[in-house]
This record gives sequence, C-alpha cells and structure tokens, in this order.
Amino acid sequence: MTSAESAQPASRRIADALRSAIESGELRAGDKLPSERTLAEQYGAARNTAREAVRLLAEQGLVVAQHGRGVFVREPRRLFRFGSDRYSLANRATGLTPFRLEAQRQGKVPRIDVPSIAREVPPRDVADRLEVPPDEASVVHRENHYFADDEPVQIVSTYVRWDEAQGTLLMEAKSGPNGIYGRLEELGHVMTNIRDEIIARMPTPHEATILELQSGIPVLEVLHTSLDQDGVPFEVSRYVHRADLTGLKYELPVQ
Amino acid sequence: MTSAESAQPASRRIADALRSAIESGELRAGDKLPSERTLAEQYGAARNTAREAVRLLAEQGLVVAQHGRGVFVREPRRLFRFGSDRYSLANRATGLTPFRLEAQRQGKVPRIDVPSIAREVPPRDVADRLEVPPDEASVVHRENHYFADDEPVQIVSTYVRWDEAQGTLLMEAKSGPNGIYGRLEELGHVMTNIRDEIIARMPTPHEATILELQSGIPVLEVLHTSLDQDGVPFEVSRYVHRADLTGLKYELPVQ
DNA sequence: TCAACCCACTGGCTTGAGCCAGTTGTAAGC
DNA sequence: GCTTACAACTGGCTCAAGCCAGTGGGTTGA
Repeated sequence: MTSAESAQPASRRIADALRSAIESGELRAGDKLPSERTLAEQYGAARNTAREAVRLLAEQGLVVAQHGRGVFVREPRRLFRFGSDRYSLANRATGLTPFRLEAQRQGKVPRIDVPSIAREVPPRDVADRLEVPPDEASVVHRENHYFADDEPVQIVSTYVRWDEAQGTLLMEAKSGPNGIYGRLEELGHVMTNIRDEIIARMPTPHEATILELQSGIPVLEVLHTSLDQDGVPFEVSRYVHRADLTGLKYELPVQ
Repeated sequence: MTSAESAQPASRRIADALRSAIESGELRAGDKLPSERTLAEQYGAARNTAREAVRLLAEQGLVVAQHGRGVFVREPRRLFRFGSDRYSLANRATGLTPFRLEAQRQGKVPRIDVPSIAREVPPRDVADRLEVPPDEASVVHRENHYFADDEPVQIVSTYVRWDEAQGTLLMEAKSGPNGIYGRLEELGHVMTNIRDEIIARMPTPHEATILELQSGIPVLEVLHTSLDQDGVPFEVSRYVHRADLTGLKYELPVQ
C-alpha cells in the first residue's frame, strides 16, 4: 500500500473502486452492486464503512439504493428538454401549453395538478421582477405540478398581478384557450421578450418529496419573466425542475 | 410523541429541527451549530445520529463543516452572473473575454489557467455539435480554469476544428486580441447565433477537487455552440460552473 | 393450480465506543 | 513581550453489534 493510497479513508477507496468499475463498463447501468455486507467482507471493512462508500456514490448521483432490493447503477435518463422556443407564437398556434407540447413531442402523457391558486404576498425576488409591492397581497400565485407518464417533472409557481387577475379565468384552474398567456393577451400583454434567470441547487426536503428526488439529484431553478410590447413585466414564474430529467436549451442571435 | 413524528428517524428529526432554526432566523448565515456531541446530548441520541443529521443538512447545501472548528450555516454567496449578452459584439469592443468582463463588472480579480491545449479525439456530444468525426483526433481541446479573487469558478473546455486551428494562435495559451473569437473571426467565422444546452448535476470527484466544492453543491454544465453567418458551427465549449457562485441569465425576444 | 406463509436476503437506522487530526485559547518558559 | 507547549475543544473516520423493514423466492397446504 503506497502512502498516497493509504492517505485516503477506506470508504473513499471502496467508493473509488466502485466508481471506476462503473466508468470502465464493468458495472453497467441498471446493474446491481454487491450488497453492503458483501462489500464489507471483500474489502475487509465494517459494514458501516462499505455503507459509507455506497452513500458517497449515491451523493454523486451514480447509484440508487432500493430498500430490500439492492443498490443499482443509475440509468441515464432521457432528458425532457425545454427549448427557448417554448414560448414562441408558432407553438401557441397548437393551443397547447409549452409543457403539453414538449410532452407530446416526446410521446409522454402529460398531467398537470393545480394544488393551489391564491392571492398572496409575493416573494422578494418575484416582487422585484413583476414590479409590485413586496409587502402586500399584490399577486395571484398559481402553483402547478407537472407530470410526464405520472412521473413528477417540475413544480411551477406562476405569479400575475392581483389587480389584473381579479375576477378573470386567471383565478381558475382551467384558464381557458391557450392557458394563462391567452388571458394575459386579452388584458393587453403580448409576450414580446422573456428573461430567464437560472441557478442550480439541492432540493429542499419538500421539493424532494413532491419531485420524488433521490439523493444526489439537484434541481434547476428558472426564474422566468415575461415582458410585453411595452417592456412591462406582466408574469413571473419560478420553475423547479428535476435535473435528472430536465435540460434547457437556448438559441439566440448575437446582436 | 405523535405517531407521525415518531415515524421519522431520529437523525431526520434533528435535521428538521436545525433546518427550521435556520429558516426561522434563529440560526443565521455564518453562525455555528452546536457541536455533534452537544447535539447528541440535547436530543438524547448517539453522536453518530447527530452526525448523520448534520450530514443531511450538508447534503442539502445548508451548512458547511470545518474540521476542528465546527459546522456553520452556509453564507449565501454573491452570484457570478453570466448573461446571454456575454457574447455580444458590443462587449467585444472592450477587448476583454466574457469572463474577464464579468469579473471586472463585479470588482473581482480574474485569473485564467490554461492547463492544457492539445489535439484530441472529441467527446461524442462535442463531435455531434461541431460536426466533426467522433473517432479521430479532429479537434483542438483547450482546457481553462477560471478564478475570481483566486477562488475557482468554472472549468471550460473549448473545442475547435484541428484543421482550422493548426499552426494558428488557437494552439497557444495566449490567443491574441479578443481571444479565440478574434482568431476564429479571421478564419471567416463571425459569431451570428449561439446555442446553449444546460443541465445540472453533481460534480465528479475530479471536478469537486478543482472547483473546491463542498458537499451539497451541484454544478451547472453548459454545452455552448457558436454558429457563424452561414449557420456553420465553428466552436463548442463545455462550461462547468460552481452552482453556488454562478447563475445564468438569458434575455431574448419571442418570435 | 394457486394462494398463503415463511425465510433469507436486501438496505435503513441507531448505538456506543475508540482513535485520529485540525483549531484555538491559555499557561509556562524564555 | 514573545514564543512554545499543552490541553480542550472541534469534526473525520472506523468498528462491531443489533434491530427494523422491504423484497422475493421457495415451500407448504388447501
């Protein structure tokens, strides 16, 4: 044992061995790893140490543990891509919302839950972008959960101005033809420019529950602002995507 | 103890208690958590159980452990924003590369390491986008590490065609005025459109080392393609960003 | 034939113990 | 006043043991 190798903790050495087995193709997607007890024996370590090694790999998103069954190399998942053309007027002609359109393209069955629609005090970042007061119930918050083939894909919180939404279909789960953008257009807001601000982070426990996220999978958070023909922001949405199922794509001219 | 509460493992209960202490402001950014041994005593659990609770929070990116010092609530970091205007010709006039420009805007000192420039066989995804053969050494790969105030921010792998780069400054660390885009323009490629494909994932151990990433911080991976006036892809770059320091912003018209 | 049951396997969680390795303040010695 | 040394903290890592809870194959019995 060289000093460089022994400098590493045993759990790390076991994890590295498994990682290279996966990367070399010795263990393939869907394959079952040796059980914790077997690994412990193989490497002359305690079960907790082998367990720690597996946890490291799970944290890196390489493997998934299934209670009672075993630990499996994660299958690379087909990505649900969201292109910057998802808001384009051409797509609007289909009468489908961006999510339904993308689901259809990929041959998946979309489902949209609307757990709540309520007048609320906006979060700070939303208030800033929608240009409404941050300290009063100035917005309507529509929370949607999106599923593809009954698998949760994203959580979307949409915010529009309360004074505009009041008494319209924007307060209803079924918002009418072309969804909320149809209603907002009737209110005089033609979507002309969009601004998407993107970060990645680990999910909150609440998000992990809704999105059925296993350990080692981050979320992509997109804070979207729609601007109308006068440059007025009229809708802000926060998209929280499962990062293992979702990718974003932006195509744009260089001015 | 209600059945709902007792259904949760002890480590989870401790973690939840700490999480709500943080969210309620009882524990603020930079504050030190009770030590593992103290937590164990407070909650009547073994040290390993308290330790597991802290690990859960670290995995969620809420806290950072420092050997010998304690566990601290993570400070929200100022984001290094990369806007979609980073490639714009207006910025080109400054003679600075996008990274140097963004660093300057935020009053940080940029540093760029160029650990390697070499002719290589391209990765599959790069070959597809650059429209070069995936099975021969058809590209030049420039690997750069970017630092702001000596803190690593991103790893960038840039790929250009070998037959174009051969014998030019594209093979050198110092690629001349306006960086590689200046040279590529001399080769007849005016950047006209860009395509950015974005995913989030956990870092590989190698990336975690270079980017000095602690547990619970994902990376943002951007696969960027530059298209010239004829729609020909002439450069592909893979950006691997620290997600705790980096955000992306895209502003575009809806066509 | 089929359902019910059981048992051996899997990971999930906790305990309590011990040693190591950074960090930091304090006391001792120069 | 300064440096050195120590001691008391911190987290890092491992061990051995035990019990629980899902899973799935095989056996048993109707």
